[in-house]
Amino acid sequence: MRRAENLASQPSEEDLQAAAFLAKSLADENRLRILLAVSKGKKAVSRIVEELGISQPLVSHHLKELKRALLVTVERKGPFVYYQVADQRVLEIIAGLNDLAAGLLAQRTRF
Amino acid sequence: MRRAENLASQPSEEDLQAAAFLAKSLADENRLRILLAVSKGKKAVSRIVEELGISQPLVSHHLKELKRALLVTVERKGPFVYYQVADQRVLEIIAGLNDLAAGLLAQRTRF
DNA sequence: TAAACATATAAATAAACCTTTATATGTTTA
DNA sequence: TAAACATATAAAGGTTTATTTATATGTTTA
Repeated sequence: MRRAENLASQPSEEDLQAAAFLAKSLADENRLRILLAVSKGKKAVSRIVEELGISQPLVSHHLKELKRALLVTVERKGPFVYYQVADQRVLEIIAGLNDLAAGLLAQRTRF
Repeated sequence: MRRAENLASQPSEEDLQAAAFLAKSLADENRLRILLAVSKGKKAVSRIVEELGISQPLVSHHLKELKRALLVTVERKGPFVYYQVADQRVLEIIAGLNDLAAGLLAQRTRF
């Protein structure tokens, strides 16, 4: 019996539109860094800005994109706006991408 | 002890470049369909073209992209060129994207 | 209310990308 | 060798996207 974490339905050859859309959201290094930054709890925009060294308008822009993809949730508290990862599964996917990239490069350079 | 399939190193806040690059390769519905088409063994370009109903130059173009990302391997046999998925892990990632998309939408419409 | 601060939005630019149409390259067969 | 077939490449068009700079909106504090 498979464990719950591994439950992954074989995608039918259609409706890959949503998967492609999500992949597009992950297809930017800055967005990945932002996702990891807000993966362990709420974090204000200014905090992300200083931690990552990305300009404030650019962080806001990418957060808007991540929100559009439903990958982050937003919460306003006074003048601060806190963002956090909406579903932890995205972190496993990012880790998977990272591992796969390393594996592919290892195979590549092995010949 | 974690099972091998779940071995996924926590990505460090840097070097997410490779992961972003891979995500970009998955950020197109046609490429996802092509990947699934060549996931169970070698398949010639013409076969992919007729199975998916995508034009031959477009299939060739996307295959070139997938090859650049090391996601498929190529093998020539006479006039035919066979492609297949280079690493099965990409299928788990696609399945994960699919599941996550479904989950996010379910949460979304639940409120 | 004015100043200071946090965040969002807009405009503009340049680069990247998907797709189509047309053509080239390479391989087999008649 | 010419024709037919399989695949790749090139050029072109239109759209999307990442980033910067400038400014607007919204909230707190003096």
